[in-house]
Amino acid sequence: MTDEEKHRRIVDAVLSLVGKHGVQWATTARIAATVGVSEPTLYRTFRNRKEMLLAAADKIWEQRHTELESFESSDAMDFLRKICASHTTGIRNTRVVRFITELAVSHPGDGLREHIRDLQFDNVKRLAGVIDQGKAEGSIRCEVDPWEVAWRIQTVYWLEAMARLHGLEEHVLTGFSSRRFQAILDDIAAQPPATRPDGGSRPQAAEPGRE
Amino acid sequence: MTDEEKHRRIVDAVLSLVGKHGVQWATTARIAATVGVSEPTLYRTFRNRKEMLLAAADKIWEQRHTELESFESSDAMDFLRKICASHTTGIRNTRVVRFITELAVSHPGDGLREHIRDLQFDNVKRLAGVIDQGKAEGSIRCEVDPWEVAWRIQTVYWLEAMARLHGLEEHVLTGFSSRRFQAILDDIAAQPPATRPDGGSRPQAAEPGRE
Amino acid sequence: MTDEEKHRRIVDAVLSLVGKHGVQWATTARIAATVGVSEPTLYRTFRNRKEMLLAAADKIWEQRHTELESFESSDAMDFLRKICASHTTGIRNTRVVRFITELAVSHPGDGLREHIRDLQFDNVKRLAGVIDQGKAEGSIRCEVDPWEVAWRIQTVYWLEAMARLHGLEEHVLTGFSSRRFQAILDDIAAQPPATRPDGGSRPQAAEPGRE
Amino acid sequence: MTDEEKHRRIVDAVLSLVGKHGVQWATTARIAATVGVSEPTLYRTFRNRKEMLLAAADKIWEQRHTELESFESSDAMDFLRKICASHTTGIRNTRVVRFITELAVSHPGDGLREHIRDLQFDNVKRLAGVIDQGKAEGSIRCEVDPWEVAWRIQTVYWLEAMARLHGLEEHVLTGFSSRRFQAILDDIAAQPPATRPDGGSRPQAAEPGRE
DNA sequence: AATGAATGAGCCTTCATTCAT
DNA sequence: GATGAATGAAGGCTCATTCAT
Repeated sequence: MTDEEKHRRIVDAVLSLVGKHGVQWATTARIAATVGVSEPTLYRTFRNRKEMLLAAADKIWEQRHTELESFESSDAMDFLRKICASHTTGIRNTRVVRFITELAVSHPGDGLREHIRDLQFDNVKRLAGVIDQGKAEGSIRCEVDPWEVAWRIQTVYWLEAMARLHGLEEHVLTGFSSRRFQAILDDIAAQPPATRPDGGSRPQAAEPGRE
Repeated sequence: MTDEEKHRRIVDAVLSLVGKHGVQWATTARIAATVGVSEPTLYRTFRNRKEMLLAAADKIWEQRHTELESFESSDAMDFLRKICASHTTGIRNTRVVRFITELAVSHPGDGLREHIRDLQFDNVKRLAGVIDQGKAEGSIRCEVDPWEVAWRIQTVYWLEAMARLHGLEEHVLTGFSSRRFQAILDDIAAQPPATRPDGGSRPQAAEPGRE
Repeated sequence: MTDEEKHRRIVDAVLSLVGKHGVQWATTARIAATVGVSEPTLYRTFRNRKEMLLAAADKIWEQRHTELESFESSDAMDFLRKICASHTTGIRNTRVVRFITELAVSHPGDGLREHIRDLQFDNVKRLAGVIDQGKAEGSIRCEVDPWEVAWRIQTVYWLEAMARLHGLEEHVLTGFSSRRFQAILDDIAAQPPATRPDGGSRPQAAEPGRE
Repeated sequence: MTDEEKHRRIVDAVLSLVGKHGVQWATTARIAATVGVSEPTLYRTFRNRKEMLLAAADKIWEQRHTELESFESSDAMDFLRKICASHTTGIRNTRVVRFITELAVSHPGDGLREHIRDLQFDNVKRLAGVIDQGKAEGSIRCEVDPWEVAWRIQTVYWLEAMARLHGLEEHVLTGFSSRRFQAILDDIAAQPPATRPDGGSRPQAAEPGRE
């Protein structure tokens, strides 16, 4: 078994355990048991538990990037629409959210928190770049502030994260978060829909978040 | 010392410790030391550590309710504006956010997670009630969906929570979250600002989140 | 059982274990087993293993001081003679030597080494004080350098320590170390023995160190 | 690569590691890494870690012998003077001392301790032989007891060992140990210095060990 | 002959919880 | 009613050694 394979199996074990019961649940003993090796064996691939957690964090982040980069789009606006279309399924399980959040919650100073923050910020930066590109292309309105919009998109991700985390999926993820995303797209699109005198979520309000 | 008093002192100790270094930091030994009693004494008031954490979560929530109820407002819209004005300072420290989030993250099945979820949902429900009331009063546009808006407001809270949690305050909390809140108010107010043909955050974009 | 009693029993266990197989042998598990308690119980009396080792070091040092202070002597020279008379039995077992030495050997930076060094230096300082006093009293020759002699005495202790440590007792401790001590006394005594044209160990050479 | 070569490289690695941070630092993993082979390979040359340590101890001892034998001397007294002249720089670093001492301290019954003892005793025996030879040559006084003096010399080595080990170099090694060695030479030389009515270290006392 | 891979045993330490007093 | 005392279980991690290849 190659080194990468070992790396992968450990990271998967970590993600599986964290997904089940949180970061605290991912003890070295359990990781080893999940992988099917003894504890010391883990330390042949990773220097310590923190490295395993960081590697797991990186993995889910990479998966996200891979997914985004798989979108073939004609222009930036099209790209964002595809993100919108996929995003609800993007954070498919609670695993990712809890993982990111727990790491962020972990005692500051361990470096874990800072690592996660950087990943998040990079994501927003990338989104801002896409929007800038859209403005250059003309698919996005020129007076739009790229960072403002990028953070709005990030906010939708966080919204979904928190909803899943708290077990509020049925209230938030069945339509609401998609409508939020759509509202952002409407705000920035170069050709706004003809008949939308006021923005917001009203047009979809026929399907309320609850009841 | 009455039972309530004991309860209160333990809960305060928990909140203080969690505020310092997270839920993990609030060990029974430290709680006891903070209160100034022996560890076994804690178990006279609470069945186990989980109960102490739950009680602390409840206390935080009650404080929030008390704060909201202290706002004297002429109508629902006014009430929401006051929330808006206060909210940035409301979650002034990371304590509340981290506490709620860490609890949500903890082992599901313990009941902690479900408890937190119920608290969050109650909050949204209450907001929806306020909006309904605003519609009845005429301060809020009649076609607004109360639940949709309530969730939007909750989203701003989560936005702030995540920002603080991840250490992204400078990017998110310096203007951005306020603008998000204001956009909601603009969307639902019965007397929309005269010149706003399209919604969203664009008018404030002169003060970008970054740069 | 009082706190002091617990302290004492743990320290005794440490000394016993170190005496048997060295500092490395004195693991927390074995200390606990020797005392007859569980491992965590040790941590109610000491903060960590290092503290236990330090306490043990202090104890043997105190025992030494107590022994020395028990000597009732007419003057400084008499005091030194009593030390000489008792010193062979003073370091009665290998325990003390090995303990001191192993601690000194332990990785520097732990503080253990420095602690031991200070104890050793204090001992020499005390001896130098005694010699100074002897000079004032007139029982010790006035041109003697107190520190030089103090270190010579300390050297005899170290000699015995090393002999025991290396299992060379039969060669060193049966007469040799006593003669060394006596030579020091002869060198510093105010009334040198009448017929000793040259110092050193020669007069006792009839009883060789070996054979 | 020949077997001897492998042996040598492993021993060198052990000595290097022990010199850095003590015997404990010389783990099999680190030895292998230092040599540049895998851990199991070590076990082709040595049965276990203990054997490696023993071999390293032997090497140190041989180096010392080689050094001593390199002294070209006209007679035994001259030889001892050269030892005296070189000894302060001889044990220049703590490596040898700590190594020997740590081994002596290690679990008795493993054979390590006995091995070290034999090495030490051989050293004294050799010194006694030198003195015997000196007596035959006439460079050393005939009434001198060879073993007594040999142990005195060994004592100076131990003195230096302990001083370095405890971090007391400044007090002991700056003059004091040299004066001790010189005193021995004075005591045994066939032509004692004209004006020395009483032996000992007094004449040098003008340069005290401290102050 | 060399090693990649693996691990049993052990290390020091922490924590929530119990129980006799 | 309060607590001093104690601990089982578990935590992350290291090490000397073995074995199939």
